[in-house]
Amino acid sequence: MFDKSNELPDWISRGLEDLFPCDNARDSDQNFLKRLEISAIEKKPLRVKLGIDPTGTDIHLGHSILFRKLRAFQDEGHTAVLIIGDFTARIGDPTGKSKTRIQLSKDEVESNALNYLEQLGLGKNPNDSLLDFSTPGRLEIRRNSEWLENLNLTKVIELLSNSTVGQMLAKEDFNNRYKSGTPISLHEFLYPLLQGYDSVAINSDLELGGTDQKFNIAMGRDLQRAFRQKPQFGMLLPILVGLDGTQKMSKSLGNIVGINEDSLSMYSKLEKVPDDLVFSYLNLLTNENLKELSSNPRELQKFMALKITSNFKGIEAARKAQVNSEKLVFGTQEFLEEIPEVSISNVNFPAKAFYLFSKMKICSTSSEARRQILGGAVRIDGEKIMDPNTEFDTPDDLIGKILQVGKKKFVRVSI
RNA sequence: GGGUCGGUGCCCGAGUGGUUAAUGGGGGCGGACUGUAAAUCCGCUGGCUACGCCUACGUUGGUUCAAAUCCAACCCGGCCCA
Repeated sequence: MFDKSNELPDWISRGLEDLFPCDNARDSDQNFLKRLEISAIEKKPLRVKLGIDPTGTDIHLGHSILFRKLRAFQDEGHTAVLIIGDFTARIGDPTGKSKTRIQLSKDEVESNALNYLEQLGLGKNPNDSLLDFSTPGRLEIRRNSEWLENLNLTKVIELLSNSTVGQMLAKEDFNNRYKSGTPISLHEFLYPLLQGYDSVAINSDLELGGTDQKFNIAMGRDLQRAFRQKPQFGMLLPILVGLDGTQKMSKSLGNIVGINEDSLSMYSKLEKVPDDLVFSYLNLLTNENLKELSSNPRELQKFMALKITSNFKGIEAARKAQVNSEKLVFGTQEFLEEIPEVSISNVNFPAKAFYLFSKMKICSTSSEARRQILGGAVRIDGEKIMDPNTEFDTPDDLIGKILQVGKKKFVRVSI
């Protein structure tokens, strides 16, 4: 964790991994506190940049760390400048090579972006959302196509001349890929430069990012200097470890908690996070006092799950989720009101069990349903069925009953 | 552009004419166990109203009774050389 934080206020230092540059000099290019001070004196809020990539559409807890920090700045009166990387998204991130590179159309990017903003709280009361969309002067939303689309080659070459191949190859992920013989497309070298140029375009004072963004943020600083701007500061926040306890939280790794998930699934995922993650989740995703925590690991997990869930869903929903989750764990499913209802109307009768479970969308495929049944995971109203070919002649015997797969998936049959 | 090696299921990686839906590992999912989990043990891991049918080993064609395995062209990548 950041070790020079003793002088920084808590709302800044909490969860901070790095703040750079960090000199004792009383120079507002080198010392962030000094920059803050000047901003206060001149009554000019800082412009705090955060870039988002409108490719994936689900915001998860990992992203939320950055938004929480951004929000903290908003609440202190500064201006959040949210940059939607619509231009870069349209070109397509080539990182996952052998896969067909996804080229997003303008429309797709726009709808992703809108979806993103809604998740962040567009149109919602600031108290119920990640960002404050409504207080005047606290948020600026920009699309980088605004300035990148019309960059001409002259300008591009000028940008390129600010960096060297050596610098690029020194960057950790490029370096790893280079060494391991994984392809690096030339235009990938352009990414850090374009991102850096975003900082110039919006005249950023501070950029937030995950620790993997250090290079790109530093590039912004260099470019700003080249364009005679006051260089921005970089504030790095940790990459959240995912539910598996080892890898970073990311959708492709399937270890995420999405902020759009319902409270029960959010809570139940969180309450079984590996023990040694619990503290960092509390640190990064809540404002709880970390000095007064229970020493019982199970209690701590539940506490953390409750707090985080209530951050997103409200305390009431979180409490309910906790109660329901306990019932799940102990196998008592009397919380009938909570079970989602699924209509049986598109099932043709007579229906065999495996067909029923796939048609009701509890299992993703009929083969999957078959396997689950054979594996002893399937119950109807608490009664285990073992034969995938069990036949139901009419929907009447099923309506109102509870179909269960495994310990977590329940569905109540409706007409 | 030339040489060379290679592209296999979610990932890694065997297989080089025929019980091959394709060994093994990872991951995932289920079951047992437990403080939920982890660890451990066991099972499953292409699709389909299914004891059968369909689709799969970069792409497209070809040779064969038969191909992921042989041939050709093409596409994509690594390395070496220019």
